[in-house]
Amino acid sequence: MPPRPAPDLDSRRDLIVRTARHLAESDGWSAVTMRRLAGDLGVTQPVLYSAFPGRQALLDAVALTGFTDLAAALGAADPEPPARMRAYLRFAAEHPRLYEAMFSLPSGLAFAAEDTPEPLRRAFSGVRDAFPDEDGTRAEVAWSVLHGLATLEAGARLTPGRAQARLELAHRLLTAGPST
Amino acid sequence: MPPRPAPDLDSRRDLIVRTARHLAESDGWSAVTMRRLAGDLGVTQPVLYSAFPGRQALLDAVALTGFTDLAAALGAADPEPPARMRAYLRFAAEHPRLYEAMFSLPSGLAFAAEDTPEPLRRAFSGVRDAFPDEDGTRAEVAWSVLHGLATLEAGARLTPGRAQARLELAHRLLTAGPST
DNA sequence: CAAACATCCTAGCACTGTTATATAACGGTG
DNA sequence: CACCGTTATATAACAGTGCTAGGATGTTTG
Repeated sequence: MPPRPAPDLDSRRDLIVRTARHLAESDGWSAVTMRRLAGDLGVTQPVLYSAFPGRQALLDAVALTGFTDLAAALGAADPEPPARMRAYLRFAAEHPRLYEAMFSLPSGLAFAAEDTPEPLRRAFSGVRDAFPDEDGTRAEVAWSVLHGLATLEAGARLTPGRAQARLELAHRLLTAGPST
Repeated sequence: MPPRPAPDLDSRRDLIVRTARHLAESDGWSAVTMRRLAGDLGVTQPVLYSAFPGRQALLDAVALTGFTDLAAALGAADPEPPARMRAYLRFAAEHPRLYEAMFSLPSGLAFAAEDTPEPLRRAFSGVRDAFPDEDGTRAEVAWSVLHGLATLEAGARLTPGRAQARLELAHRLLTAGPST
């Protein structure tokens, strides 16, 4: 059996990440084991370790692609607050496991630090641009609302069917007075 | 070796939950294994299964005590919004792992459903009472802000040192106009 | 052609949650 | 007092986890 013609590392990493993401979205993160993942890819576990140092690094890589996609989704939306907010919540609702990897699962991704990866910065910019203010406090609060709504709704902890009303109220509050 | 004089089930469950909570708060949830937990308690693993059907049920029980405590912390605070908000965020900051079990970890706890446990209801009431409105939309948004701030701050994803400013802004926005 | 290299798979380690089995102590009955 | 069943415990095992060393296979280079 000839060993398959090793593709370069980047595209291999990409394939692994995509498969992991797909597997998580369909069966949950607990189903994303190295063995299962390797099986779905048609290889054995050690191959995964030649692409990533361990499972955590793989999850971080998946989360990173999530931030890239989120940044893209926000960037594609109208810069007006309501559109951006809708885009954020839609992204979280459409990719619940991915969003989980980005925010809920233990992660080694630095954030408000110097070595914050570019995608994270861009994703936050997508929120900040819609809620500009002098020092970024408003943007951080806006992000908190969105994140809170996204996670609580994902956990079925808010009244279903009132999502629209919550979004409208949140928008109204955030864009009401110029603060201070 | 005489078997110790089995305490009744409730107090035994309570002891296990307290130990698990303590262990998580000091070493993280990944360190809370059935073996380690049993070791800390001076018993063997199967004993834990006589008190809880499995690890998940144990974590749920821990989370439940968290909601009880959160409800108490909110109830003990001034009913005025800023005090309640401060109490909520302080609770999350002082018990990060517990808060994690309550909201971030996979959980079997029903919420916006019929069989929502009492402590969960009471905890949410602690937020709702500070932000009353006709249908509860405002309370849900308020809760989302608080939860978003709590988790993003716990993950070091917001600028440190601006927590006070964020809280003040969030309060101002939530109590600004009577909405609609 | 032969040596060196890269890649992969097999097999295994230490650990996890969970469960079946066996042992020891207690409480009540003859 | 002797017996027995219940109960609570510990021992040991199972399947599955993340991860890693060693050997076998193919490809490429001297």
